[in-house]
Amino acid sequence: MNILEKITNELDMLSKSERKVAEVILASPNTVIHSSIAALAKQANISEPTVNRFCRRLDTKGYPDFKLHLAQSLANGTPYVNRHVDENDTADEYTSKIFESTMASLELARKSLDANDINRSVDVLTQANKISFFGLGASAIVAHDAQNKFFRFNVPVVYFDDILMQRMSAINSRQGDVVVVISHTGRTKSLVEVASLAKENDATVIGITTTDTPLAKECSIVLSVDVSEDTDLYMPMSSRIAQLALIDVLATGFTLRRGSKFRDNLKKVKDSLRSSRFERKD
Amino acid sequence: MNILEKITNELDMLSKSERKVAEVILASPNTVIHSSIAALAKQANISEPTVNRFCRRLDTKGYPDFKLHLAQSLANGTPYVNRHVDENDTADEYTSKIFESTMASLELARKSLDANDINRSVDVLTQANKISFFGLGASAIVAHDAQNKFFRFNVPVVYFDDILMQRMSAINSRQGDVVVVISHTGRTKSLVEVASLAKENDATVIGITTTDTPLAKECSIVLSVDVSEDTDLYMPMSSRIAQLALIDVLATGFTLRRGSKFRDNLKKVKDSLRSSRFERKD
DNA sequence: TACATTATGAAATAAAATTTCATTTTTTCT
DNA sequence: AGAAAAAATGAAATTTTATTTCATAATGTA
Repeated sequence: MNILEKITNELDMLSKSERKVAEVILASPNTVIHSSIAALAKQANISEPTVNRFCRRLDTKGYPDFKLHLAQSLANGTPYVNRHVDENDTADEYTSKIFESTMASLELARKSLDANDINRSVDVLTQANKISFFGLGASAIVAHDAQNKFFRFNVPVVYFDDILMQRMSAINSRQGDVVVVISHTGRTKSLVEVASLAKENDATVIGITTTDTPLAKECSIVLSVDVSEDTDLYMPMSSRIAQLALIDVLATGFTLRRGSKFRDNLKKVKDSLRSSRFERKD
Repeated sequence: MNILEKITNELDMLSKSERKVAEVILASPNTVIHSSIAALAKQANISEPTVNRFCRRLDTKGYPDFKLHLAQSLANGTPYVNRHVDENDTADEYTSKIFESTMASLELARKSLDANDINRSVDVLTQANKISFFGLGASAIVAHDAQNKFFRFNVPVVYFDDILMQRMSAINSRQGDVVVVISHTGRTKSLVEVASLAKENDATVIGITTTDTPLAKECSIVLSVDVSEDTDLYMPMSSRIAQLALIDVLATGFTLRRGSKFRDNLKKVKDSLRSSRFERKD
């Protein structure tokens, strides 16, 4: 439980003066943990009891207890937050911002995922006769990557990033087939149709998408990957990375389910690549 | 610097009474952070000033400051680290492990990147006549994604995940062309050769790879993405995600360099997709 | 043993946090 | 709009907590 997030979340439950306190804290939490209640009150231009009430409202026992929570939140590394790239950022600045935003998104995505749904997905994937991954645009590369991974498991797997091929494949699907449809927005018409077609043909449809979208409604299992996509630069960024991490999770679940003997098989696949590489000297 | 470790280290520099305090703290640090100096003194059967002196000896400003440090040390129990998936992990466990490992890798990768090299890369990319992205296996999807992004910039861009096409393309490259070669290991023979061919033909070769690899040696600019790939399951995981984040960085640098007018153009590309989507109701 | 050094705690002081309560501001209801 | 109720706020008092001071005790040293 990160108290900084909590402050952000409850910002509009707070009174005007309490909000002033919140703002001062959010602006420089690292200063606050070394300030007395009097110093903080002065900084925020409000009285000491207000600070105290603010702390209580956040379910802490008082100001010292609040500082403890704050210190702990800060200790957990820099809390990754979605920081927006600015026109005048140096290379170093925008690099840091993008990496941090990406990490923040992964954290968010992880929270939106439900272990039960993952379990069910792994279930149906391990029992599938055939697995298809569909995506368009940025999600196409996620489908591509999924094929790459599941291919190693020696199961029939295909991926399509072409609307027509997806449609045809969906129409030809049958019971026992698993169709994984990937879309961040969950609103791409043709993909929603493909999901619906596959379902009509009795395939199990797993959706990797945002909660409560038209696509989600068509799926047998929804793996919710909720990230706040930074659309400042009009390019999908964090969404596809969170989706890829989820593919890793599914692939891992798959191998764990199949047992250790199966993992020896994976090693063989990997070893077969060795001759195409330059040897390591160390 | 973890204060619990520090206490352990300095245990024999302490006086008899101070050591009593240390022992109480080490025994149940989680209780101590919620105790007053009086409570702790009583617990250790010594006086309050002794506790205070103990705190100062550990280079803290006093008891409250000491508690702050202690709280932070306790919170730091879960920084993002590469945790290995275990045979008996539940879905929830391996999901968390994979997401956390991914975040840890991103942190590592970010550290290995050099802002200067990124700047130079953005320089040559913005001035390129033609940009090619080459990758194989897991890195192929990174090249694929890069094409997806740079395509929006309305510059000639191609991607190949096929050895022969890569070779042909490299041989036909010329001055002013930029070839981006992506490989985590940096040891894939055919890719190293492609890099070398492109360089011989006066193209600028940017390598997205690990420091000090055969591939790195053939490149005009090396963007080091050092991650400790978890090879337990014999599948590339974090490496490709770190590479994708780097692609985001390059694409962002590109748009920033091109200025605000150019960004309007990106918005148009995005808007053109609208009709293919279901409308949002909210 | 006598002296110096260090360690310790009782009591005094200082600092910090909390509570109480009167005043102000905002909301709700005619 | 205006009165009544409710909520928010801060000044001052109180309480709690931490620190300093200083006298005494313990420990080491010649």
